[in-house]
Amino acid sequence: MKIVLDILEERISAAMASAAGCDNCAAIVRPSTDAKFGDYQANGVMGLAKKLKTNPRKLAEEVVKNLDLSDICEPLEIAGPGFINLRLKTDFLETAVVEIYNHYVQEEYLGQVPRCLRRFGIDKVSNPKTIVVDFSSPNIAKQMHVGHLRSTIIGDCICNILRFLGHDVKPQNHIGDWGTQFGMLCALLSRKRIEIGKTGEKVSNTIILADLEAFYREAKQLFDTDEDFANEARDAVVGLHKGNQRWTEIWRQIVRESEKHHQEVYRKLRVYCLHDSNTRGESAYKDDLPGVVADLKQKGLAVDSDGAVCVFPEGFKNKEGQPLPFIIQKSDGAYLYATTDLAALRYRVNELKANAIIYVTDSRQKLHFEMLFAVAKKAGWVGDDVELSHVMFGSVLGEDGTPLKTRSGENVKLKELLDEAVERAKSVVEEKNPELSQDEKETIAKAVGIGAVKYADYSNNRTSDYVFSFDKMLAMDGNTAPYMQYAYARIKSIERKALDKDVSIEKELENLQTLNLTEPAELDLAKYLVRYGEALQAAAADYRPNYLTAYLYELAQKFSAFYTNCPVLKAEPDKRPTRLLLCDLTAKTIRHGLSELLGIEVVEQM
RNA sequence: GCGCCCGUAGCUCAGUAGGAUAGAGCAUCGGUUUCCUAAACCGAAGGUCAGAGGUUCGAAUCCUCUCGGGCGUACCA
Repeated sequence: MKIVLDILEERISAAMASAAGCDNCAAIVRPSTDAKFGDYQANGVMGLAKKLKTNPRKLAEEVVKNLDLSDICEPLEIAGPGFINLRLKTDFLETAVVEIYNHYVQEEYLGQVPRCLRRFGIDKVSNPKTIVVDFSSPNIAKQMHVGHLRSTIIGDCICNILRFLGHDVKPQNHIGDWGTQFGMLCALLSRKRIEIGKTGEKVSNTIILADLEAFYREAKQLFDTDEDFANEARDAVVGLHKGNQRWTEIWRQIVRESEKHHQEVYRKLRVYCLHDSNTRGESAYKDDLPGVVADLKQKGLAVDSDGAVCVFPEGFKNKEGQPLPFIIQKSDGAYLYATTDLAALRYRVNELKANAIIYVTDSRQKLHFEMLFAVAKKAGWVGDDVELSHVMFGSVLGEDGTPLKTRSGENVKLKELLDEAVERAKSVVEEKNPELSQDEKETIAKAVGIGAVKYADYSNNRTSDYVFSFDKMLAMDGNTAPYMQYAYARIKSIERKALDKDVSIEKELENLQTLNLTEPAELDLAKYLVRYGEALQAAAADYRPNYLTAYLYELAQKFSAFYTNCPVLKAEPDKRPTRLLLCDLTAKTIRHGLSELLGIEVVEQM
């Protein structure tokens, strides 16, 4: 099934083309700004009239004459300076909603179609692309902290939505697993194993790396105070670069242990698409770096400047107004993230065959990516057919308006943050629903706590900073995870009650061909249910999860209105199937958006 | 200095190619539980879209300037 907005766009655009006698007309169909104008409005006529220098209202009349939407809409109205107002026919809606529902249920019956792949009658894109999404990218030997939250979950959500729409998505976890700091970490680990070995204890990396952060700090401190250690660390760096087996082995162990930690956090966050096969950290490109520099030099793009090797892409200036360098090799010969990013970009275009590469990082790196893209294009490593995007986001702030830190000024550990969210959610559950079993409370607390953190992040415009507040994200009112989860749980409650009352939902909906929509709240909900695809398209087009949360929130609100106004189980026999279906499709849509796309768990009761 | 992002209700924020009378939530005030979960619903009030010009049928949205904030700006990522 095509989404309604697209059908309207297509047909009206065609009518405009024949009325105006030129192609490439855009109807610009949008949801109406006000319900009194109908459900959708076409805004394109006015722009076209301007281009043709004709009267917009007259043109609108011509367009309407050429247009037959009687299968979908009530008679069209021309309003204001030349809007075409569209109102969906109730009988169209009545069959469309059932069709979407049956489509979903069919996939359920056919089995084997995992929930995340159910389509809600939404067509896949006609031109699927291979899209690389670079996100999360934590550092080895450090715990993930709040700074990794946004990249990880926004990236994950973008992957889910793009995949749902039919693209071939290739996540890439570009972990920070290479650099001079790993020399000292290897040296420390080596030393610890020797010490532990002496005492006769069994040497286990898990013990040594139990607290990655402490491990990292200890190495740094030793490096500054212990001459012998500093030398060992330098040896280790050299050894690592040469591929020396001893150091490489130790480094691998550090990487492995760190990955365990990352996976633990990903599991907590319900981020499932990052694993070994798409983790390609900085180390994966280490052998390509000399080639990157050599190639850019050979092309005449890279030049020596103050001892460093730089590319000077056009249009970038430094403080003094001089050309700004993109440094690809330091004066001491070391490479930088610019070099690695170039190597990674080349790999993604050449090996992963990317048509688009999306980098999900904070907005402070904007300049870096602008320069990276400019250099890659100049070098001819990406053609015009490859779309490069920096999907940036703002900072997570504390209540004081500065980037979130602990009282002692350290980064807030992601694991601890999530654990606290679950704890807080637990006490809310305790208070609201004390009669639930301990197990149920745990499950709900996990879903609500983690969901609250993620939902709060998603529901903000990603480009702006936001203030992190447990109280706000765990509030039951407003656009929050608990509100959404509650809406879902209420529907599930109705379905449980139906069983008690011997109402078989399956039977009532089995051969349903159409609905019987009469109440305003029913119509309102039905109209909104058919717009799920629209919301996903909008969210994907700009890589903005908040469009999806906004849709889900409004859906839940419309459901609530329906819920208070329209009894379901007590409804007359001619109304009950309609209402049961509206309930179930709402639940399925919320579950899909929340659980499959945003990675937020739903609960059957709360 | 220059560049980028931003400034929308008391507070936190939406606003999807420039569309009609700018929307939510919180807080405030008022109402709704013999009725499927009140963790809910309904209503009221609240605005010079930072300010000033401009572009046009039409601007929170595009352009110019001013003010205010954040970030970035050569060897960290």
